[in-house]
Amino acid sequence: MNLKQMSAFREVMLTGSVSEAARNLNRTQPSISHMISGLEDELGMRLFERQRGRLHPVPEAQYLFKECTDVLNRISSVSQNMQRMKTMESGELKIVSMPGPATVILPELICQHLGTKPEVKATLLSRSSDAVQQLVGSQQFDLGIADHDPARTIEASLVSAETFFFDCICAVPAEDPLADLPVITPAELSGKPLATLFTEHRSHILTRRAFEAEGQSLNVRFVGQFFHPLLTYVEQEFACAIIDPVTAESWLSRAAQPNSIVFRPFAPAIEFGIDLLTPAYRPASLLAGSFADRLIEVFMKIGARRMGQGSSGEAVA
Amino acid sequence: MNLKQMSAFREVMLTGSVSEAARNLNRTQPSISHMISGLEDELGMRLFERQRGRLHPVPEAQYLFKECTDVLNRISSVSQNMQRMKTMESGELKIVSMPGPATVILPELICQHLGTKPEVKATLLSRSSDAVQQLVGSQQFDLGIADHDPARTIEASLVSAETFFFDCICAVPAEDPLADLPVITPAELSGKPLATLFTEHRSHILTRRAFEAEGQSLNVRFVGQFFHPLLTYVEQEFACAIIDPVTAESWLSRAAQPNSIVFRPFAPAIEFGIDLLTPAYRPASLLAGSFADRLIEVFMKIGARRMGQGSSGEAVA
DNA sequence: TATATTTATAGAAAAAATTTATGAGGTGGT
DNA sequence: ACCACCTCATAAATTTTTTCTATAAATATA
Repeated sequence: MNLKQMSAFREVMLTGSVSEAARNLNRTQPSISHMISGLEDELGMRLFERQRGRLHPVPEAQYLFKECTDVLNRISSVSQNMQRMKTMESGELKIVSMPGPATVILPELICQHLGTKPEVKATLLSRSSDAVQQLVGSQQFDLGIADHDPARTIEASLVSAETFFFDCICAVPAEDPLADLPVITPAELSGKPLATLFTEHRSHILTRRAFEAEGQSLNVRFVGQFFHPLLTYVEQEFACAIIDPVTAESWLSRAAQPNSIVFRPFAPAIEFGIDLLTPAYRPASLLAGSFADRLIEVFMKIGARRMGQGSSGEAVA
Repeated sequence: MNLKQMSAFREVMLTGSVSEAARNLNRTQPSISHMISGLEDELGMRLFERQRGRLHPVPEAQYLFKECTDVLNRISSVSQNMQRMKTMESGELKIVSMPGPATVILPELICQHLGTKPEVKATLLSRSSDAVQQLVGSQQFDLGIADHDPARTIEASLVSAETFFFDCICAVPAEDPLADLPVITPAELSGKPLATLFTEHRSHILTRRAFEAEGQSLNVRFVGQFFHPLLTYVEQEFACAIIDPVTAESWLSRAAQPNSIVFRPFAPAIEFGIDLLTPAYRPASLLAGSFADRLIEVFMKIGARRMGQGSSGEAVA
């Protein structure tokens, strides 16, 4: 049994005539006739009684007709669905991220990306960077976003990573005199209250190291788990903060009073890396691929330096 | 899309290799390779990423795989069913029934029916009511007899059902004073030992409800799986029983001492339904059709109320 | 009866599937 | 580094399947 036979058979059942079926299917009558007799031979039974030049379906043909109809409909809907997946009008986008980007910037990007595609579903999970790698490695997610930590070894056999390096920038209250400086250094911040991440975080360590290298005093007044909340302390003029530019960008685009904080370059450079993880050996879905492109575009606009790593450099390209 | 492409694709997904798929399908590797690329061209998208000489399915391929698997399975079962339907024609009467009627009444009727046709074979299987529907639906049997259970949904696409409703009757020992009454009610049976089916059975539930409604005490002394054995308790004067009239009829026609039990109407009516199932789309063979007629005749004689249901009312007519 | 219909069949032509032969690329062992 | 042995893709030749043309037989219709 093949689809040609099945659709010929269906058409004959619908029209009650080989000739009519042939016209509807843009074939010649002998072609359809041949299909039907081929099907009959294959099944080893008559599907139609030939009476006075006409075809009359036997009872068993009714059963076959229903099945053929179902199968053919199913296949045509599969084709349609594949087309929609191709144009990304359908499908699923599964992302797992560390908590920072998961709160604002990723939901925002996902909304932009899915804008006019009601059929597309999106999943965004917020997990620790270690868990992100684990989940992407288990092939359950299309894309993972994690803190880059040189201490963490990428399981290259399971995920591909591409790292984007940023230089952290300094957030100061707009009213603060520091806001007038083009670049901010430990000397300017010496003794001033700062808001930073917890002491184990790489950005905290690098900040402390920078202050120590220049012999300046580091006054950590506020400690948080993510960058974003630190900006509230800055906004309220309680502290300055050295944060990553991705968070700064999302704050600028979202805050009620974007003018209340100014962002200035910080020297020496405090490098902050974000890993984009994709499942190894499992090509990105079209949807995930173009989403990664969009995310990378945002990163590059903010001034990221790109650096492939893991099993394959162009995995997220 | 055609079936060759689909089964090639399925095999590649299953084996993860074009070469292996080719071996399994008894084709050469280039043949499968060609099928896959043809499918990709047709859909206008890659189904596999070619990395290091291997194929890695894109996520969209997973969807296609599931659909292909379903469709191919469906088609192969259609072929099988057509083969079965073919052999079911003519010379064989295939019946599957719930255990009750299968023990006495059906064999009896089959004997009557085949009386003068030595070349006709008969199969009678005894299965649970659920299994009966399944087997008739798979087009392997001409006729199914099952308990009617309003909770069970008839797969109208696969079987047609006609239901016959009976009012249960009360079996009492001939020597029992109750035997003189024209109608028996819960009041008369209050506290008297009864033999019934297991507590989950619809007839048991309805009996219990009738007793409760009249505030009479129900004393179930014997429990069985089928109606017929219950009559032994009645015959031995250990209990009364509320049973279906079909079983009563077959007992009357078969028992060594039919006078040892008398059957009386029971009030309030306890309804008991039997489904006659026939394969949909396959009108019964002459043999099966006339057998069903004979069975229906017996049912009507016993006082059945007929009620069509399922996909086509006159399916068993 | 003459004229459309219908379906079936034979043979030629076209299309599709399959095979053989081959090449390019990757893996693993020595 | 080299070799044997994998992988998949491609091209050309071959086989199989499908479709077409032409035609015949049967039936319905005017």
